[in-house]
Amino acid sequence: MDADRPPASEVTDAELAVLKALWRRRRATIRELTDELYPGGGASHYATVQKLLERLESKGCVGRRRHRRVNVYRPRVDRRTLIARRLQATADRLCDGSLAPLLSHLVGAADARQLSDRDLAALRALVGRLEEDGAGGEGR
Amino acid sequence: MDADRPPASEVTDAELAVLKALWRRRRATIRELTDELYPGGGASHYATVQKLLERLESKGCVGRRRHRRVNVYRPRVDRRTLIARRLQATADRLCDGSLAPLLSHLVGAADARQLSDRDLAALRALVGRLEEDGAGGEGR
DNA sequence: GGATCGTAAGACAGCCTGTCTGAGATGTCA
DNA sequence: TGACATCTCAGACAGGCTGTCTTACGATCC
Repeated sequence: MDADRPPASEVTDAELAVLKALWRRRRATIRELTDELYPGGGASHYATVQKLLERLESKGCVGRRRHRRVNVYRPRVDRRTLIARRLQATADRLCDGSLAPLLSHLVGAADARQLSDRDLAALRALVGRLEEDGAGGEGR
Repeated sequence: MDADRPPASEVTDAELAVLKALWRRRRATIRELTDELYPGGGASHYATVQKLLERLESKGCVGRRRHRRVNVYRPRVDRRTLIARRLQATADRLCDGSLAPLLSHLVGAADARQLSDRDLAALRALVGRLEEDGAGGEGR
């Protein structure tokens, strides 16, 4: 019983640009996206966006609904989901599926002050939660 | 004298298999790698490994030295470097370059006990350090 | 009825990836 | 010396992916 998660072959750069625009607006037509991504673009740019959306749809990243004869697209995955997929893919490729080495590296990067103050605050909050869990039972 | 780090276009699957074999042995000839990766493989597999090594070299991932007329290859990047590159690439694509969201996700995945005790300890230590530093200001 | 806008299907070139071929240099051994 | 094996180097090649673009067609509106 897999929650049909097609291995989601990576989202490409151009596709990602469309998806990001869709994240900003929560829904949009091809026309709206074309106007945003290719200001002053013509029919061919329109078709490009159309094709990218078609591929995003086949990857399960966007959905569409007809509204007055026009397709209205909306995202079906959010940024965090894409991050999670990519991190897991990285772990699978490089660490036999374990996420720990990735975390280990990021902790090192934090040392090198690659994190903003805001990032650090978020991290402190997360670790605070983690410490509570750690102190509590480890039943689950 | 630019530390010309070519953005290191991603290492592909087949290339990674060669690189992993090179990580295990610390150096190896094409012949040795071919025997390991394509047991009983013929001349064409030999050439495949050779081509993959050539591309890895152009990506700065392996180096070679002639030893008695034969090229001996050795890795020039380790697993952690590749992890770092990939995490940064993910951050660039999805998080405007910030590593924090990645860390955030991993910490979330962490209390699913994917982390070793050592990782947790490192994380706590990091936070401890951050709390100390946090009070004082830093250069940037 | 014609202009305008949207959909749908697919053609296309360029790149990447993995595989493979061939030519040439060098070393070994009978 | 000459046959043979082994290695290097250069490059061909097909298949897939990516981004772009063309065309055909249907609906809508004045």
